[in-house]
Parts: sequence; structure tokens; C-alpha cells
Amino acid sequence: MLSLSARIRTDIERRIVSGEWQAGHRIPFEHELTAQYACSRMTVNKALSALASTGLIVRRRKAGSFVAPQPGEQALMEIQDFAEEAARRGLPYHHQILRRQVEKLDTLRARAWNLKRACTVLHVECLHFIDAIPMAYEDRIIVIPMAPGVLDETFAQTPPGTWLLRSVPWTEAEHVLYARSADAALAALLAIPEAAACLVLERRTWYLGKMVTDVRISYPGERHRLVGRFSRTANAT
Amino acid sequence: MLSLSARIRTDIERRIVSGEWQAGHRIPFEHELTAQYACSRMTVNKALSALASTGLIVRRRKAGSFVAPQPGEQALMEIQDFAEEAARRGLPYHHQILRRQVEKLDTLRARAWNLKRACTVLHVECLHFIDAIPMAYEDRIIVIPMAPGVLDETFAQTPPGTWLLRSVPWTEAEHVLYARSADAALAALLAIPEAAACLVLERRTWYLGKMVTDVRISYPGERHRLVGRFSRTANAT
DNA sequence: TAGTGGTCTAGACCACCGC
DNA sequence: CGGTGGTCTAGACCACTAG
Repeated sequence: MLSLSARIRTDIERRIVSGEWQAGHRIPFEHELTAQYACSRMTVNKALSALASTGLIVRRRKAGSFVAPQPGEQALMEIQDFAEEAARRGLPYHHQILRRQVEKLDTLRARAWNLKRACTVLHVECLHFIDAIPMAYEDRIIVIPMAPGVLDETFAQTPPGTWLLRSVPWTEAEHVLYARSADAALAALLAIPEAAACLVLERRTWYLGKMVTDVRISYPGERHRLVGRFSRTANAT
Repeated sequence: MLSLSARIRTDIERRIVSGEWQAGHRIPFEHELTAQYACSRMTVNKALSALASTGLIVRRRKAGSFVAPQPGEQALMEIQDFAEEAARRGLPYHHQILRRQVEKLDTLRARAWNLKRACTVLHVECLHFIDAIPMAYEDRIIVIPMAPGVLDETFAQTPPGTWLLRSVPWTEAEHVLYARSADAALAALLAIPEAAACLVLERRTWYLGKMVTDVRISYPGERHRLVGRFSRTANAT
């Protein structure tokens, strides 16, 4: 049993994550929702304030409330976009697609990718360069039905991670971080000595409980650091 | 200019992080705060609800509102307590203090520890064992004035990270993660081959803008993984 | 300037739960 | 049982800002 304000909030949330209301879409005014749900303005305000505090919407006096432009990742989630990172540092970025093919995963191989069932996926490998130096090797599968349009995308212009962030909604994610020594193949790709230490980030993303993508990104240990910031001060009002 | 409900919230927040109100302390009832701040109950309720949603307090009908037992870390912050991790996995834990000495850091050495000024600190090195296998090497400095009582603590019973978590409040933290190859000394301590890949976590913690502690924890890459989970669904009501 | 969100009031009813 | 928090109402005044 949800409270009315919680129901209003989840109703709006669902429309946003489903893509029905895209970034920039204007949410009904408080007085409209008041009429729609037959409740007082305070109840609506509580729902919208909660959404604003999570960053899902932004509110402007006189203008209204709008779906926030960025799906708004948090902390360590932000590290994904290499092009953006390079731009911040004023360095040129490019990427290179090493593989892009549809694969049928049998049960065994599916399990290796943390999928429960056999499945048809798009398998992509990609190298990321910042200032012409290889900064990361990305090995990724994308569950095709979860990413409509992915088969029309070559990733020539936009690397797969960036494309997915822009095109596919997600609700849950998991990161796993560990260090390993580069094998010969990885060392060659990243132009580092064999057995050099690498930082490996595995990221799995779901939408409403269904796997969207599973990616393993390997960074040369000496060239990359992941940074996360935390604050315990509440971020309201 | 803070709103009244925000002021009530930060007033209570400050008493909690300062230690004036310890875990389990009962916060004044809503009607008491209503009288104290000469405002309506809704205003007080908004402040307390916000604190409850961040996990800083817990609220129980008929009983009242209480400072939450755990200071409530988030996501990757939780990885710090080895004893707890070992207990979850049903394995024995112990630690070994390799160094514990007061040091005067000159400006140069202070900068190496990310401190801006010369400073007197407690320097601690510690090895963590799970199931008798070395799981991490910890190299830490503690800014003595920020951790009252630290000079009376030998860390024989409680490792420094756990002691700090329990004894010293913090408001901001930063994590930096990277991979490196173990040098001879680290390899010997962790009982791994020289040049094996290690995951290094640097964590800096501040209280109201002043550095509390700076720690570098090195994990054998093959023996440890850091996991973080994220969800975009709001976690209220 | 008019309309929006930001905040607050002084009530109200209810569910829950410790006594 | 009585007191607490959970939620909601039907107003109100104000600050901000887009048009």
C-alpha cells in the first residue's frame, strides 16, 4: 500500500524511465496534478520535491518542472564516458571497433557473461584512445531485445558505452573492480609490458530486472585512476 | 538563507555528527520541536523525514525518533571493515600492527599525504588477514587533533579503520582506485609474487573540510574484489 | 506582471505499537 | 489505552522569473 504522494511519484518515475517522457519534457504543473489526483497541492509538491532531490527532474519557478537532461549517474558511474573525460582534459579522443558481431550464446557461454539463459547478443570489442594512447580495452555484450536499434548502429561515430547511455534506459547497475596482470593479448592491445598490472572494471546494467549490457573494461594500471566522491551532508533545500 | 525546516534538519545533523547525540539517542518528539522552533508540525516532520530518508535517524511510532545505530556508509564505503566482511563469510579474521608512531610531517612529506601544511600525525601500518591469508596492507596517517583519544589507542584489539569509523565523525570522503605491480616489500607482506597486480584504494576523509585520515590499502589483485551497487529508483516511502 | 514553485500553517484522521 | 509518527487538507504568503 503506497501513500498517495508515493504513487504520484512512481507514476511519474515510470513515465520517465520508460522513455515516454524524454529529457526536457515538461511535467504537468502542480495544480494540474492536484486536479488529476484530486488531492491537495502539498501532496503533489511532496512527490515532485522528492523527484527533484534525486535529480530525476529539475524545477524552475514560473516555468514548470522538467525531466532532467542527463539521466544523472552517480559517483563511480560517471567514469564511463571517455570522450567526455578527454574533453575535460583538453585532449583528443578516438576509438576503434575491434569486433562487432551478433552471437548466439549457448547456456554455458551465457553463464560466463552472467546471463541466466541462452541468448542472442551483440558482442562488441573496442579500444579507447586519449591523446593517441590506448587508455582502455572494452569487451561488451548487449542484449539485443533490450536495446532497440542497436543492430542499425555501427559505433563508428559513437562508442558503444556512450551510445547505450544515450539510447537505452537502465534502472540498476553493479560494478566489480579488481586488479589483474595483463596477458599477452591485452598487453599488446594496450601497448604495455606483458604482466603489467591492469585495473579491471566489470559493469552490469539492468532495466527493471532484465540484463541490458555486461561490459569488462581493462585500464592500464599506471594510466588510469577511478575517483569517487562521497558526502554525508544531505543535499536538500 | 535556509528554510526553517532545513535549519531544523542541519541543527540535528550537527548534533549527531559532532557526537553530542550518540547512536540510539532519542531525538525530541515532533511536538517538542514544534514548541522549540515555534512552528507547525509539518515543518518539523519535513526535517525529520529527510533525516530518516538519508538513514541518519530511524523513526518508530509511539517510541520516537532515534539516532541510527550505524553511521550508515554507502556503496563502496562499506568495503573498509575487514572483520565484518570475514564474519559475513564465516571466516576468522585477525590483524597485525606493523607500525604505530607519531611523526612530524614537514611540508614536503605532508604534501605527499595530501596535507596542505606541516602537521603532527599518527602513522600506522597494518596487515589484515582473513583465514590466515593476508588480504590487505594498510598504510595510514591520522591527523591527531581530529581524532581525540587516538594516542591512547594501541589498535591491538581493533584495527585502525574500524576504530576510526566508530570513534571519529566524518562528512566527506574521496576514493581513488588504481592498479599497480607489487614491489618487493609489498609482495613479501602480502605473500604474492613480486610484480603481481595489486588493487590500490586510497581513501581520504574530512570532517567539515578538515582532513581526518588518509589511507592507502593494497589488495592482492587475485584475492579481492570491490563491489558497488547502484539503483536509480528512489528509496522513499 | 502574472504564474510558478517554495514554504509554512493549524488543523485533521489514522495506523501502529509500547505500556 | 494513549501517544507517536504518517499522511493529508485547504488554505496562505512570498520569491523568483519567463514573457
